Amino acid sequence: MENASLPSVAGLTAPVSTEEFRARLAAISEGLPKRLLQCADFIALNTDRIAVSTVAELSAAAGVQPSAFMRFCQLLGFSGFSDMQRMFRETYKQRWPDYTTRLQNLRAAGGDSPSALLAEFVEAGQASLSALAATIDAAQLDRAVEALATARMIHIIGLRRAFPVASYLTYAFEKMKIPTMLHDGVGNFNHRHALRDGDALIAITFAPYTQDTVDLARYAAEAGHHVVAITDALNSPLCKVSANSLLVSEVDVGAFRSLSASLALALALSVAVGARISGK
Amino acid sequence: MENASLPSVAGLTAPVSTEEFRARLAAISEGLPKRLLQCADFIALNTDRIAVSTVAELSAAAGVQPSAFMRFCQLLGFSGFSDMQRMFRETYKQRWPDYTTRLQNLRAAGGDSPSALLAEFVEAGQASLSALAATIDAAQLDRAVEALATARMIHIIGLRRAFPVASYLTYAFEKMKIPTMLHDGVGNFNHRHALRDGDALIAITFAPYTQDTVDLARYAAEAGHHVVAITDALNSPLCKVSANSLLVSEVDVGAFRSLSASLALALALSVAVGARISGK
DNA sequence: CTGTAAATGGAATATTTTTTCCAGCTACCT
DNA sequence: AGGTAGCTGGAAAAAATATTCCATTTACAG
Repeated sequence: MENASLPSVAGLTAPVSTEEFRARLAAISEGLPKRLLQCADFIALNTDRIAVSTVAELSAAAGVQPSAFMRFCQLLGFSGFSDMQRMFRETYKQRWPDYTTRLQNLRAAGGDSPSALLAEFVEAGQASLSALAATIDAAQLDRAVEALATARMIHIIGLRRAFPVASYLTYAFEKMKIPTMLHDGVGNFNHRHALRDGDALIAITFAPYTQDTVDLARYAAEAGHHVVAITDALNSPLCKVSANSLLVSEVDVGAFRSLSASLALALALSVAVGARISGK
Repeated sequence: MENASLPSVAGLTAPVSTEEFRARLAAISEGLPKRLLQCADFIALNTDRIAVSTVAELSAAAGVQPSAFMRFCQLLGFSGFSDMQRMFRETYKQRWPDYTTRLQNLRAAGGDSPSALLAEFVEAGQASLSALAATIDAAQLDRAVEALATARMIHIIGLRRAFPVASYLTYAFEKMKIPTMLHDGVGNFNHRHALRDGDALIAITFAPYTQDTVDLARYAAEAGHHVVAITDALNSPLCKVSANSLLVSEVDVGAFRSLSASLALALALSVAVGARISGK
């Protein structure tokens, strides 16, 4: 039985996915009374807790009474809190079919069996990606895209551990027919003079930083080229050279570090540049 | 108040982390009566559901009575189901600080803004890693490690989109001082004759498959070398050539595909080989 | 100011969920 | 075969949780 007597502001059907939920939340968030606004703000920042908390916990955390929280749920189109929670529990179960479990099984295979190692690296990769999403500086990213999209040609350097990232960027730009040059060090030629007016450079290096990469970045910056740095910390030498740095730190497993986050960033960067160029 | 009257088989303290939980589960799983064994088996495969389900749901899914499930919880050292659930809810809250939310915020920035794209790729990477963990064939992985660890030298080929994976494998082996040769196609030299008795080959290619990679893999297989294939589907030409294939499929965003899972696999493979060589 | 409608807090009630308890059953030992 | 210890199912009691209701407060228009 829908609560027909309530003048439900936001429509009658309840969201059935987290996307719909967020849309609804955004839609009703304007002009809400104080307590309901508190609920909305709190939930916007803690959506994920709904599945595993009680109204009492959530309302306390949001600083309102349970009854206020209740009204909030109804405003969103649910019949009540339980209804809303049901939706989140369902989507949780679907998203984690049995992945967590499977990971644990792999790991259970033992200390450094290949499967256990794989489980470690998968988890590290997940964590790195999460961290990337949580820490990326959107403004820096926008600037990088803008600069690269307007560059005459894009030069890329990344050696040793950063080389896979550099080569992947090169591949992605090539596929989008964007003029690109990878400074890969083959034959130990020095290609710095290939940097012409209007060109930009993407320089990639992680600790322990590669001297050649830093050198080229410094040279390019001093010659007035825009340098986009992809590196791992604010005290990286690249940050001193370039004003446009994208920071990405990978979670390591023992002495080893994957590149999941760096590659996700690289791909996003290249696709954004491609879209920016062809889009307008 | 702990239930002092019950002869708790597994000790008196409740697990406080999922690791401890799993250890405890494994420890008590032998010689359990029928119903409790059903519980154990079901939970081993569905650990993640505990946080978002009721005893009724779980016990029904496991095919036992709620009371049986209750006894099972106590056997694990918890005072009851709620106690156990509490632990899982806590760890859930800690693991997802606000990452989901943050991702949604990035995406909310709009259609193909750089931030939104990044969010897409982060999610795709996460999904790919999950899928890898869920589908990897542990036996094939073990065989690959064994073969590579006993090889005289490891040859690696991966071109175009697979090149970052190939170069990362090369880097990892180099760091562990394992004799390796990357067939990178520089200068279009043909290095197939560098394959000597006792050598092994890692061949990597994803659809659309690269002819040169398939060719080298076929040549190596016919010459009696062990060929480890890293590819994306059972109908890949590499699977016809090599009996030792590791399948990894990446989730794509539009026309673009990241390499998170492939790199995690590559890294696990190389570290496992390194451990296997130096460990014994 | 005053009246009215909306918003709020808190406690009472309803519902769901967990936990206990015990009678009957099963399997095993002697 | 009989006895016993432990296992099992189900239902009843207890606890936790959600939901409703209404008296009071607040905001605002006239």
